[in-house]
Formats: sequence, C-alpha cells, structure tokens
Amino acid sequence: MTASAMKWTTLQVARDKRAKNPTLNDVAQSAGVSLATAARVLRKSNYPVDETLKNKVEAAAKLLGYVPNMVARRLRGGKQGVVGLIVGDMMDAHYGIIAEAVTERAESAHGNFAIVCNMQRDPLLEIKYLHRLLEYRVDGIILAGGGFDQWTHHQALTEAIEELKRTGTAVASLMPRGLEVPVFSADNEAIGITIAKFIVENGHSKIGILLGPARNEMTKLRMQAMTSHLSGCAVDYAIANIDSTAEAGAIGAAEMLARNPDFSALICGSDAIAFGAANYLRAEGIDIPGRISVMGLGNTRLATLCSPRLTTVEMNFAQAGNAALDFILSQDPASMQSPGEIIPHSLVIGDSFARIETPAALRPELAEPSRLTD
Amino acid sequence: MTASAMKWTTLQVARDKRAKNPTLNDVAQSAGVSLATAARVLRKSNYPVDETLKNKVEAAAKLLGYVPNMVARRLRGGKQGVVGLIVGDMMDAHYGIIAEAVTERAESAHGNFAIVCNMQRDPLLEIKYLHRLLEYRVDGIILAGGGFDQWTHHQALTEAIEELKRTGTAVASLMPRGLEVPVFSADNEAIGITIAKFIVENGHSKIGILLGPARNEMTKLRMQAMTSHLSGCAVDYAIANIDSTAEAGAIGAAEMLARNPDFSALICGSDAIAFGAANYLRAEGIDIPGRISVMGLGNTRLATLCSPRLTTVEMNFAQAGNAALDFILSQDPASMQSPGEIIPHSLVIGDSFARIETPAALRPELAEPSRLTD
DNA sequence: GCGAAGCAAGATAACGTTGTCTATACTGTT
DNA sequence: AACAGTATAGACAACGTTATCTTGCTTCGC
Repeated sequence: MTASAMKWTTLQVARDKRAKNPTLNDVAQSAGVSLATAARVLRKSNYPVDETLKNKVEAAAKLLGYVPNMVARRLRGGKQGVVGLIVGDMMDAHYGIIAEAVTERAESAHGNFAIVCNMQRDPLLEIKYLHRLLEYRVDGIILAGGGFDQWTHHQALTEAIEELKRTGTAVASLMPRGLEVPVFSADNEAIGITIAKFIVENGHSKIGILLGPARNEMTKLRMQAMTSHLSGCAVDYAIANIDSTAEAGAIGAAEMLARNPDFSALICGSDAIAFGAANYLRAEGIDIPGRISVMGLGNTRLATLCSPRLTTVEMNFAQAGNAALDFILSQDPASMQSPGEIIPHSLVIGDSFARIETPAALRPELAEPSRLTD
Repeated sequence: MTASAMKWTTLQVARDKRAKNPTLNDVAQSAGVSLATAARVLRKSNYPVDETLKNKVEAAAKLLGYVPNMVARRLRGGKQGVVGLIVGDMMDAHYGIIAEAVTERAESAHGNFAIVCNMQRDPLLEIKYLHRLLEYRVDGIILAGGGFDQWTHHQALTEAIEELKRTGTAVASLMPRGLEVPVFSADNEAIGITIAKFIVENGHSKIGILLGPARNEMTKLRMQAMTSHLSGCAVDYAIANIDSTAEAGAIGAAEMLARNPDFSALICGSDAIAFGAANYLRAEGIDIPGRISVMGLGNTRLATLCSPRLTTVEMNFAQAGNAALDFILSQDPASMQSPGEIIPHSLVIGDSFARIETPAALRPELAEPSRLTD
C-alpha cells in the first residue's frame, strides 16, 4: 500500500463516520438531566445548579465533545460581539495596522473576532459589504475605508448607514467621512499644523509638498491647516496632489525637483509617497537629509524600511481602532450616542530630516521648544 | 442651536425610533400571504408562485426594507459559504497576498466573505481560532498559518483539525503542515531546484544563502532540494538560517560578507530578507548586481519596492488560495476528499541579478535553456 | 403540624428561516 | 357529470439555543 493510498483511506474513513456536532440536547440526555439544566451549567449562568448534576453535565459535555453553536445562540438572543471592519486596502500598511489592531483586540479583550472586509478602494464594494454585514446581523461595524475616493455614491452610503443604525447596528468610523457616526481619529488639522510648524521651526524656507488625492477628506483637512500655517510664515512652498503610492512619490519628487530645484524639505502625505520620493532622490545621488529633508506620514512599516529611516508622524490608528471597537462592543442599548474621540498624534524622529540654518531675518521666533505632541 | 447640538439630537431620534429588522413574517402579513409563500418569492425558489402574489410580496419586502437574516437561514439549514482563513501574520506581505486574494474571491465568486483570523505567528492562537471558527460553524477553513514555528503544539492542532473534519467542516492548507488535509501549494522542492539551477546556470560559483528558520517545513523542503542540487555542481555555498525579516536580512548579509567575502550571488529565502540584504549591501557601496547578485522569493510588494527591483520567484499564493477556496465551497458532501493541488511557480526577472562569466571548466553543461517554470 | 415561603429542576416558547406535508381549487378525461 | 390528476397556497416542524414560566419539593416559622 502506497503512502498516497493510505492517505485516501484515512480521509474516506473520516467522511464515513461523519457525525453531526453533538447538541445541548444530546448532552442533557447523556447526563440524564433536562435541557435547561445542561444549558445552565454550560452557559455558566448564575442560576444555582446542584453540584452533582453540574459534574454530570460537564462530564457528558466533555465526553461527547460538545461545542456550543454560536449561530443558534446568536439567533436566539443577544449580541455575541461580532463586528465587521471595512478597510480601504488590505495591502496598504496604513490599513494593515488598523486590521491587525482591531482583530487582535476583538480576540483578546472581547473573545471574538472581527470580520475584515477589504473594499479595495471601491466605494461600491464598501456599500455591498455593508449590506452583507447587515444580513449577517453583526453587532457593529467599523468603517476604516476612508482615505481616498469617498464622495462617489455617498448618498447610497449614507442610506446604508442609516438603515444599519435604525435596526440597531452600531457604526463608527476611523476617518471623517461626512456621515452621522462617531469618528475615532487623529485631529487632521492639528497634524497639518504639527508638520508645518516642525518644518519651519527647523529652518526650512523652501518646501515641496506631495500630498495624496485632494478629494480625500483627511488630506484636505491637513492640507488646509498646513498651508494656512505656512502662509503665515516667510516660506515658499509648492504643492502637488498625487496618488498615495511609492511609485507616484518617485515621479512626484522628480517633477518637484525639476520645477523647484532648490527646495530643502519635502513633506509627504504618506509614508508610501515619502518612501518612493526618498528612493528616487537617493538614486539621483541627492543626500538625505543633507541636501533635502523628507517627512512621511503614518509611521507605517515603510518608514522603517526606508533608508534613511523616515521622520514621520504616528497617527495611532491602532489606538483609534481599539477605541472604536470598545465603543461598539460596550454598547448598552441606552447609550448609542458617542461624539467619537480624538486620538493624539506624535512626531516620530527618524534620519530623513535635518535642521537647516537660515539667516536670522527669515527665521521665525523659536521662543519655546516645539511641541511634539498635540 | 449649534451644529453639535443638532447632531446629538439626530442620534437621539435615531435611537428612539429603533425598530427591529422586519422579518419574513412581517413581509408575509403585510402582503397578505402566508409565510411559506413569502419565503418562496424572496428565496427565488423554483416552486411556482402566482405572479400577482409574487408582486405583492416583493412590494411589501421593499416597503418594509426586508433584509434576510443569514443567521436564521444558517441555523436552519445549509451552508452559506462562510469560510475562515487563518493567516500567519497579517502585516507580512506574503500573507497579505493570500488574504486579499481569498477575501476577494469569496466576495466576487461566491457572494460571501472569508473571516480572516490573524494568528500572529502564535501556534496557540491558531488553535484558539480553530475552536472559535468551529463554534461559529463555518463551512470551511483555510490554513495559511504555516511558514514558521509549526511543530509546537502540533498534537493539539491535529486534534482540532480532526474534530473539525469529523463534524463536517472542510479544511485545506496552503502550506505543507504535516496534517491530514489537502494542500494547495507550490512545489517547494521544485522551487529550490529552480533557484539553484538559475544561479548556477548563470555562472555563479560562490554563493551565499540566507534562508528563513529551518524549523519551517517549506524552508526545509526548499533548502534540501537546493543544496542537494548545488552539491552536484562545482560551486561553493554557505547557508545561514535567519528570521524572515528585512532587519535579519541586513544583519545576515553583513555576516555573510564578513565570513565569505567573495561570493557573487546571494539567495534569500524571502523578499523581506532580500530587501534588507540589498539595502545593507547598497549602503556599503556594493553594486547590485554588478558585484553581488541578489535573489528574493515570493514576489511580494517588497520586491517592487526594493531598488534595484528584486529578481524573485512568484509562488502564486493567490492562485493557491483561490483553489483552496473553490475546493471548500464546491463541497458536495459526497466528495470530501481532495489530494490538493500543486500550483506552478515562476521566476520573476528584476534588476538585482546578473549573469557572471566563469571559466568554462567550472561551468556546468548548459545543453538546454533553463526552464523558468516547473 | 400546617401554611407560607423559598429553591432547584423541568417544561416551554420564542429567535427567523426553509423543507415537507397537507389542503384546496381547478383542469381535463371518459 | 363524476373522478383522477395537477397545480398552488397554507400549515407546521425543525435547526440549537436561552429566558421565562411552572412544578414539585424542602424548610422554616408560628
């Protein structure tokens, strides 16, 4: 008999003796007690059960290999703590951080799991997933799909959200989306100002800015705050909105350099952009940060992989995701409202950014050290 | 009234008029038909229903905003096509490819979703997730958690798998795990040979090899085949087993260079290792591929992000994941066996690898062009 | 020693579906 | 015109739980 034949045989056997999972009723009968008693024992209810019966039930459950059926439990009654998480793009480290944090916390803190839905940057797919999650009657949904094209089909999105909320599904968002749901997010305007201040206070007066798509709400908020602050300082800056990818970052850096050859700092709207830009600049033989300082945003894995390591901004998306999850799962029906929560951000100092000395006349007053956290 | 106050008011209203989701019974009553008829219409059964009633039911469903309850449907009867996917490390591009492919196909081809469970390289967490997925009575589970420490708690893992199979849950693996489940995977021995052949046929005779942990089954298979082939050729090689990360790759490259200063090709067990190694070598001023050729494995995002772009091996994990998913969801109970499937791999030519000219005496015969795919 | 009170175990009704079984009305045939 | 045969609608049980209600028994106070 060949090893292969043996394997098939084993599988055959496994199939033939297929037995349905034992039910609570089976356990009760096997233990010689009523269904209710078995349920009380195995559900760890605080309803008192005689110790003898309790032991019998537990023995029977173990013997039969009883595994509670969450589907039935769920149909019957209360929330089991299943949440849906819709992310914009699984392969993007930005969302990866969120997915990892939320699934981890769902597991460890709430003993459950989050259903991760990858909307692949497609607004229609986001809506499709919302409907599907509604069909499965999840207890709550975390929207982490903002960050790009978020106004197409916005009406349909709003309606889907309303339907969910109306029927008792808690919804929260990790990005400002223009929806009537609590938002757990960093303060994007403050981030813009933090970055602008940091650049200016370090003496840079000619600045290139490569941001993500302008139709993205977060980008817009950051950009407005950033430019508004920069305009108040004696600095030149040029802005371009590009895709938030390394490839686009490289091209953007090249164009920025061609049009604006003497900028000394490059602000990037994401670590991906910064990574691509830094790669391009390095390949051109430009010293980072000696000749040009580069800043990323997000403190993703790319910030570490980049050489030199990126100076960037940590937005604590993991923390935001956890806060949203706790909000959703701690729902007592009485307090469905939450104003959301502003998660603090912080500068992460890498090796891609250097202070530059400028004539005192151009330098803004540095009365106090820059605040690294807002 | 401030904008903020308005917002709270709106939420308040939404909470107060909270209405349970309408049930099929509600629809039936509203349409003035029986429950069974409503079910037949909305389930698109092939049981004939009068056109008038059909329209009435559909109108009522639309009016009430009926959304079918998958939990009930699932409890009642058949499979709904929910699969669990256990990945080793969500943030690792390697598993990201799998997660993205499987969730995408579950959505588009099967109209459903995969529950992605991130085991975080922890064998115990893998088992925990298996139990939880069993509790939720998923229709099938895809194991994509191999690739590192896979022998600790192997007994418990085997038992969990057996229990799943016994109760009718289809299980498949994307890596050889030493389990009695069908494996959908590239042929790791063939990969080892493909790489070894490629290196030798391109004239390299001093070779450094940085592989992942030796306790990993896939690594072991590749390594054995690779070294067995290399030993047959007139080449020198040195092997080190390190963690499969960019950081370890950088350190590994440094040590390899220190001990073995004249190797001309560096074979890496993953793109992450290759990325770190290439970064280190470049920083040391070593020309890639002029002085040293570097090869990755996996064709992940890192291969593209690396400069120069990595020459690597595509293992088609996405294809493997899809095959596993189709196997699981196409289950008619009669054919629960499958021997699994070998997914073809292929060389991906980047810019990190160069041919080297060696004395004819040392060169093996190149009677036929190298086969790029196995 | 008897009624009230308490306590633990069992019976039962949902939860929202779907498959099967039954009932009814209508068609067609001799 | 009566009967078989075929449509189509409705009734109902079951999926595996849990919460509530009922029941039977013990115990306590007077």
